[in-house]
Amino acid sequence: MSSQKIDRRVKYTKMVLRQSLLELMKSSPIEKITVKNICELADINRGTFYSHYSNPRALLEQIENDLFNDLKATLDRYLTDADLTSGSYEMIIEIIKCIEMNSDICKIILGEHGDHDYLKRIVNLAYEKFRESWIVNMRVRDDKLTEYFFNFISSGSIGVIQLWIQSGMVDPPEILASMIDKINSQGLKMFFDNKNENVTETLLKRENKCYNQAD
Amino acid sequence: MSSQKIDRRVKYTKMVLRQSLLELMKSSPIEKITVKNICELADINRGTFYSHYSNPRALLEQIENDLFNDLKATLDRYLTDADLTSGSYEMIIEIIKCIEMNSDICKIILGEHGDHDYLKRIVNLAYEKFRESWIVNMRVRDDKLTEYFFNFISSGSIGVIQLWIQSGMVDPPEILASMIDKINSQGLKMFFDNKNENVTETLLKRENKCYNQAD
DNA sequence: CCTCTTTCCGACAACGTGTTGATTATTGTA
DNA sequence: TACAATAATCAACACGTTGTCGGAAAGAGG
Repeated sequence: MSSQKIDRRVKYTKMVLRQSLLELMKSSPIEKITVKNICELADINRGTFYSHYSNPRALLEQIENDLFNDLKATLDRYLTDADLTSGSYEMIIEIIKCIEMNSDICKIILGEHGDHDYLKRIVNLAYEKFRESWIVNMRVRDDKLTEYFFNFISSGSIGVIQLWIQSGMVDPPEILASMIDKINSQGLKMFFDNKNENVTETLLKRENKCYNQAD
Repeated sequence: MSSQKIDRRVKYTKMVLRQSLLELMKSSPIEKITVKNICELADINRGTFYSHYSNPRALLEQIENDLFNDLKATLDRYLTDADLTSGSYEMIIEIIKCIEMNSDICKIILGEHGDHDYLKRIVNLAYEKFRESWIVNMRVRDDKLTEYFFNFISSGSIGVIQLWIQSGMVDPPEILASMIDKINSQGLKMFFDNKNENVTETLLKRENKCYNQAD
């Protein structure tokens, strides 16, 4: 209803501004891109830019949020409880396929000059669900060690996905997914069996020591 | 010999400029820090800045390189072949202790507004040695899967160390080291035993497919 | 004490920013 | 088709940062 009444001129302006920013981001980071740069490439008056966005970063955030919502919607369709308790395999595949489908934008946004924390946002979107599910269903402890462990897994996954993107997205997603999934499940076994109590105890002792220290 | 003849004035100027930049980086990223900002805080004439550095980034790189060389020197003292074949535990401890010793600078450089790739440089410095050692001594394959695996491990380690820094460097380094080390060794077993031939084969098949594709 | 070096100071043109008001062009609709 | 509303254009503005001068002042080191 309401979204149909958008003026064609506005639609066009926003479109070329987006395209131009993405084009510029292929060769330089967002910090070095000026409003003037974007407008010259888009052949849009500089004043017109300011009537839509306050600065280049705001424009980028618009693009990122739109893509993020797309990915989120697709993920939500696949993230059932069954998948969560069985393993991360399906989900990793799904995330990677989402990225593959939007490869033109993703190569830029998640690439060399892209936002370093953006992929983190996407992957953590998934891992937060995982974490909750595991803590409830598998009676995993919700302590500092667990936090470190989840951080390791998600950071590792992000790194691998980034490498995959940087090498042109040609390798099959199954390879990444199977590797991440194996480290996931192996890691879980490794960290939350009864042989590791001592590690947590050491952690707690050190913490108490810190609290008790003077100054 | 030659390094002793540095003018006291130069020494002072560089020192206050460094301190000022680091102070400013506590509250804002390097991109938003101007030469004027630094010089006003340092109470140094703006022109004088340009006679030492070309821009704020160049000053930051100086600071980073100096610290990097310190860390590298310390690491080299501990990185013997014995350590490399036995495991990553000692080395992780050593890296973390290095960071702890320079915590004032590291908290800023490796922290929220710091260089995201800098910690990567440090950790990879170590992992490259590891990789070589493993490939030679343990007859690990040097293929794409291995590259992905090493990337997972180093990214994961970086993530954990970052979390440790962000939460104030209070947790004992042993916790991190033991976790990273376990995932390391478990992961190695998992990936390079004879049960995983099929994964590599799949990867190779896909690659050939890509090369053969017409476009 | 004297010379050499560094820093300071004021000035400069160049550039991007964000905003303004007046003008022109395009749109959706009556 | 004609009209009113809306959007884009254009020129101009004050402002702040940049990088670079040449000359004056201050400090270093021998």
